[in-house]
Amino acid sequence: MTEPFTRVAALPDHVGETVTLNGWLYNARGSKGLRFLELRDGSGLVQVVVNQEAVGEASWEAAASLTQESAFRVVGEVRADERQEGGVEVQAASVEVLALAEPYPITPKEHGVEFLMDRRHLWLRSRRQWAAMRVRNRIIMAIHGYFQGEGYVQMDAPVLTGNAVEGTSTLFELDYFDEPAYLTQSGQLHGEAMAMAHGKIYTFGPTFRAEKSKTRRHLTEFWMIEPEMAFYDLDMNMDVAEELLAAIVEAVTADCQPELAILERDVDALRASAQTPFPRLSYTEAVDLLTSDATQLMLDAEQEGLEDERHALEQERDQNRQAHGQAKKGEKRRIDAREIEINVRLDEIAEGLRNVPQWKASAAAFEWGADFGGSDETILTRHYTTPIIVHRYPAAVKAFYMKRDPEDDRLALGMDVLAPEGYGEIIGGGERATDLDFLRQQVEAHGLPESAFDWYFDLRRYGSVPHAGFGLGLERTVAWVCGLPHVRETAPFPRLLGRLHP
RNA sequence: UCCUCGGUAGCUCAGUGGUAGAGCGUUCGACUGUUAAUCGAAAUGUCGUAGGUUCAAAUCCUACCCGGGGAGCCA
Repeated sequence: MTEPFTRVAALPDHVGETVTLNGWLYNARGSKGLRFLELRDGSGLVQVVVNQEAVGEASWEAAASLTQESAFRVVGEVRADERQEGGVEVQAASVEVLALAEPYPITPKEHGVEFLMDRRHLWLRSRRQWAAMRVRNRIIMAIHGYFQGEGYVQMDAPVLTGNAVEGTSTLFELDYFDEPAYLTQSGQLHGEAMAMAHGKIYTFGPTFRAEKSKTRRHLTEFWMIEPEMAFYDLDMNMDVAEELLAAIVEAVTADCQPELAILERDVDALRASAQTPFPRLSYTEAVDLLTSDATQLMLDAEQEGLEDERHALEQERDQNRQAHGQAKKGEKRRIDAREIEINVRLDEIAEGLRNVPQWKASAAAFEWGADFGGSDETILTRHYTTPIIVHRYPAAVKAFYMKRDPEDDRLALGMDVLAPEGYGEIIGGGERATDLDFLRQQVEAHGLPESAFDWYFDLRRYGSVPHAGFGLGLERTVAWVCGLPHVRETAPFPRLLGRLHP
């Protein structure tokens, strides 16, 4: 529709024209007779220049009265200006206050995690959070674009279920008219039913895990994309996962340059991630790599690097502290800010130095048959620059519905995609078991109630065919693409252990 | 559940037994091109809570509360 005002993002197309802008004050600077207002309207940021001599008394006082996050309207001329980030600024003809804001808690300075999470509803307005949500949006569109282009049908799995797919300890249970029900952990079983109706489908919806995990990779509520394809085997499944991730990275690097710049994402490293094919290691090969001399050498090098960095930082901090006494005010401020930076990094290094020896020991002692821990996955990915695919895990560590490897009965035809740069598992999936008797045995062996799976067994009774699929964790993918250290910044209102508000 | 780090001004943090500190933010003042503007001045504290040791505790000890990171589990 046609709007009666202009969006900041569209300003480069209106140079020389007079426009009306509606927005909020992101920050302000000024001197006598001249004020610079940073206007934020959701589509971007632009600097509005208010010259006392060029506007009326009312506009000048309106501009002077604006507090951070006050809503205001500006009418002014768009001018090209090389000094500005978007290449334009607006010379105000009039400024009108729409709503003065009370003192705003989130200043353009640094804040702690708890403080910001308690104000997530306001934090969303900040630049980095804004950029991350824009990238999330682009990723979502890229996922739909890929699947729709390949002929998949998007279908929704139920959120409320009676089935526990992978154990009951991590389910949110609720009362469904006097019957126990659960929030879904995965749409996969229903996805298989839908694939038998439509051939290729994907679900895109929320999933819930009541895991008491407090780590940078876990949410209790997260969005999962689960394609399921009839007549696909494990190799075809891996092809889909690889193409999907490459399409996501391609879309974001093509369309989200400004957002990635705000996030200070290393775009070259991200582009390298899109290079297909991704290395594919069997579980057995991955175990060999994990227990190899190459892994030990890599970790030794990492430890030395951390120790060198710690030494250099400690020297710098001592020198800064000596200089602090005679420093001028501005210099003191710089030294204080640097001290905080150094302390944060030293804490990270200390944690790394505690971790690396444990990682070394656990990697060297790893025995075939166990599942990979978080550190093992990190070590595997550090050997590569792109995501890697690990396939054919021991059946004992995988879900009951996985098909066995016909060449080795100990193995399941499962696969995980591990993202580079320490982001870890973003995809898990595999080829599904097709044989009814085998599935019955598996349900019993896993101690699951057979009655709850009767409808699922129907899929094997009525035209069972080879099929495969996987689940992609949206928030982990966003974290990786944005280079964010924690999944809590990848969802508008993340739900974590101990975090239900706002 | 376990391990580990932390809680000091509105915010981010220094301060490790001897008078409670800095920067930012806020308020006031200066400044016509600033980019987290700059410069000057002012106000701002239950040092997480409760006990204990001591002439003296933000600092040492104990318990508890809250938060960060990690293990297990997983996307």
